[in-house]
Amino acid sequence: MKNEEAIAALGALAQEHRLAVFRLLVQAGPDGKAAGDIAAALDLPASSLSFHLAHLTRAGLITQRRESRSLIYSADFAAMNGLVGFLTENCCGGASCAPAAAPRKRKAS
Amino acid sequence: MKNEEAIAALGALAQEHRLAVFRLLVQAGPDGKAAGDIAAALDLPASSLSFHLAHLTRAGLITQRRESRSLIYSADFAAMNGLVGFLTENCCGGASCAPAAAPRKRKAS
DNA sequence: TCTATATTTCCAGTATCATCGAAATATAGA
DNA sequence: TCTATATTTCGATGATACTGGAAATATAGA
Repeated sequence: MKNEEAIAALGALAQEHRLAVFRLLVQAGPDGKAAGDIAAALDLPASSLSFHLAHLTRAGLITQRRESRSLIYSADFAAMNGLVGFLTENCCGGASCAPAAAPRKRKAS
Repeated sequence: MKNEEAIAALGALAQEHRLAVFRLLVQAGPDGKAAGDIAAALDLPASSLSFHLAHLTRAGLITQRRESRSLIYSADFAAMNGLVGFLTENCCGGASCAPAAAPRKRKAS
């Protein structure tokens, strides 16, 4: 992942509604969710949601496919993992310092 | 990690110079780096860097300690891991779908 | 106290972003 | 073709962010 891609992805996620959309899609898995369903789940006006979906798509974090009259969005898991890897890259100069990217561990405080 | 914390962290990282600072500190490890050294490494004016360091600190991503005349900044690795966990939380509804947060694997395309 | 070093705060100018109603577009079925 | 559903584009407004020089603050040593 290149710097600019990472900035685009982080910028896309750094917004209340977009972060909620992305997390919803991450949890929904590869099947994704229709725009209308997302709007209903998050209680967002259609035009606002559309703006945010476009933003996330431009950033490469989600993808779109049409299914009849609905547009289905799903998280791009490769992009997600790429971003995570980018942030933790060469952590502590390569020396294993800490669980660089621990798969959820119930908030190790 | 709460929603607002994640948004603050993502927003802090969604900027060219701040992302560079954070990655530099991640790679520097717990010893951290003095503000002046960071400015030199990234070729940034002191006032701009100070602005970005304050932003990252406010977001909880880095910490500050004084050492004589220098202020040493270091990455907060717990916060970093918390953010990563937050993004990948309940990925695919809990079903193991993909390496949710694979420790760097040389960009599995 | 005086001087040098390290860093931050202040400020103004410019640019970018979020919001959401209304209108436009795309698809489907009768 | 006509109507209904699903979603996007347009547009104006208000808010927030980045930049970097100059001045202020903090620490150290002689």
